[in-house]
Amino acid sequence: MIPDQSVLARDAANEACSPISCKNCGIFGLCREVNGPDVDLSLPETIVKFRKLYKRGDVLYRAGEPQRDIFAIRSGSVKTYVMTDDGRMQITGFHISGELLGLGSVAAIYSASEARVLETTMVCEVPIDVLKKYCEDVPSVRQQVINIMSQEILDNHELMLLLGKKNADERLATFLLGFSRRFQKRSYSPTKFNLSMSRSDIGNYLGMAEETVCRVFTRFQDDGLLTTERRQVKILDLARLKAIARG
Amino acid sequence: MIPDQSVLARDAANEACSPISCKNCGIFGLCREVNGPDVDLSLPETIVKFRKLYKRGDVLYRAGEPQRDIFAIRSGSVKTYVMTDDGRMQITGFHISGELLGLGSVAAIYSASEARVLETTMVCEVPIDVLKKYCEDVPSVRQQVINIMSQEILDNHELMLLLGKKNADERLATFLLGFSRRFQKRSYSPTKFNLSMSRSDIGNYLGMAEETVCRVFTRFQDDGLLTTERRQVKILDLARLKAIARG
DNA sequence: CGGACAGTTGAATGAATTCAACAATCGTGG
DNA sequence: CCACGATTGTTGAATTCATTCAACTGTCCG
Repeated sequence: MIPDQSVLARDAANEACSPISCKNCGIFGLCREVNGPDVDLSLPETIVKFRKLYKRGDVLYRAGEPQRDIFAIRSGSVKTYVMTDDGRMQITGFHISGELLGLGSVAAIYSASEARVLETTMVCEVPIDVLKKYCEDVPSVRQQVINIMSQEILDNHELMLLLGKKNADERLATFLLGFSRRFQKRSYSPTKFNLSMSRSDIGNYLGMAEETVCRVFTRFQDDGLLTTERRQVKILDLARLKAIARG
Repeated sequence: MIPDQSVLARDAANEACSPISCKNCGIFGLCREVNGPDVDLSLPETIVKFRKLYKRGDVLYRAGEPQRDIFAIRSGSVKTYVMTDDGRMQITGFHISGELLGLGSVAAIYSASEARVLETTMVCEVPIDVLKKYCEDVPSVRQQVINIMSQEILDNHELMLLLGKKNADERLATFLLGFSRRFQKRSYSPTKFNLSMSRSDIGNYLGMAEETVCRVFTRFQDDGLLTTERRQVKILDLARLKAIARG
């Protein structure tokens, strides 16, 4: 039986994290087993010591302030968002373990977006200066940074398509399938998972009201597509959900 | 008197383009006067020979096909867009002279987005392999690539905020101010300019119907905010337009 | 010159929102 | 460990902003 991701998240948090053994920090090729023998581990050691635990509601970085660090999520989850002048918020992404935060603003002096932790979350903090140095020295890291930014752009485009052209059903279906895929990629169950964000956050992200999210969830449930128990989701008919999401 | 950008666009097209004198290709630091004496111009010379003229409706690159080139726009304008499985399109950006296209998909094997020329447009085509090589050799180029991608992510976030949280008036105001800013940055008039895209394209980009775009334009005109004559726009009250756009 | 396309406006429709009330669950301090 | 206030989730009814459908005008290009 495939364990659901909440169990694994707990395990990951307890796992020892050294430059040599940390699987989640592999993003930058900080680990020998991920990246082969060509990695200079002297720098990563200075990086990994900035490991930190945050709890629900804590802010990783704030809009308008200079961005000092890049964040690799080891366990837990984070939301990032931007705001209008008059305080309306648009969530731009939800980020789970193994993902990287803060590369979007490397060119900007001040961060335009903000990141807030959704549940107890362990992150590796990498000072931007250290990353830049590391980037100059190791070609594979350069490549990874480019790849991660490129991926973010692709994700952004997908969300724009959703916000601009999809109706409520398609939005929620697309949202759920996105998480299904990401969990699967991390060897969690693609059909049974726990969403760490509120209905209100989901609605905000998808550009619809909290109430509409609820209504669509109930309709999907009535149609036998899935079952929900608060934030626990079990997808029953992945194929039909894909048909609804429509690219 | 400040010339409007259509006149300058014609001039730019006629201007001679050599690795030494091309101002528009300065994006990658291809020109000595832009980038100082540390640039190796042997590579740029291989780049600049791929200069090409496209006309209205031509495709620069297509979704699902391998992306071979990066495009620097010398004059004219281009729209980029993504599509749903069933053919709905979301325009993700309009790009004018001096801007760069195609960096978003460098990590992907196949391009997810597509680029189509809005009017007669001159571009410099840089093969991705050449850029990668050039990137490895020249640190400043690396930095530029990162900066451009970072800027694209910031722009994307702004559009998401618009699509997810703004009403029709705010959307069109934001749209017009964006162009105003970009034209100003290129020394064109920030209050009198020609939009190269149709009302339908504007609507698609802003996530609203073509008709709604028209209605808002008329209302803005009735309120004395601006005047329009087809695609020619003259902004009369920039301050009030900013107040409407709301971040 | 004429057909196609782009832009504009009005009227009817509708999908999602807002407002409201209530239920279920969480978490915190006694 | 329980109770109670706060938060989160759900559902119904009324409302609204934008869309859709339709008709028409102006303009561009072959």
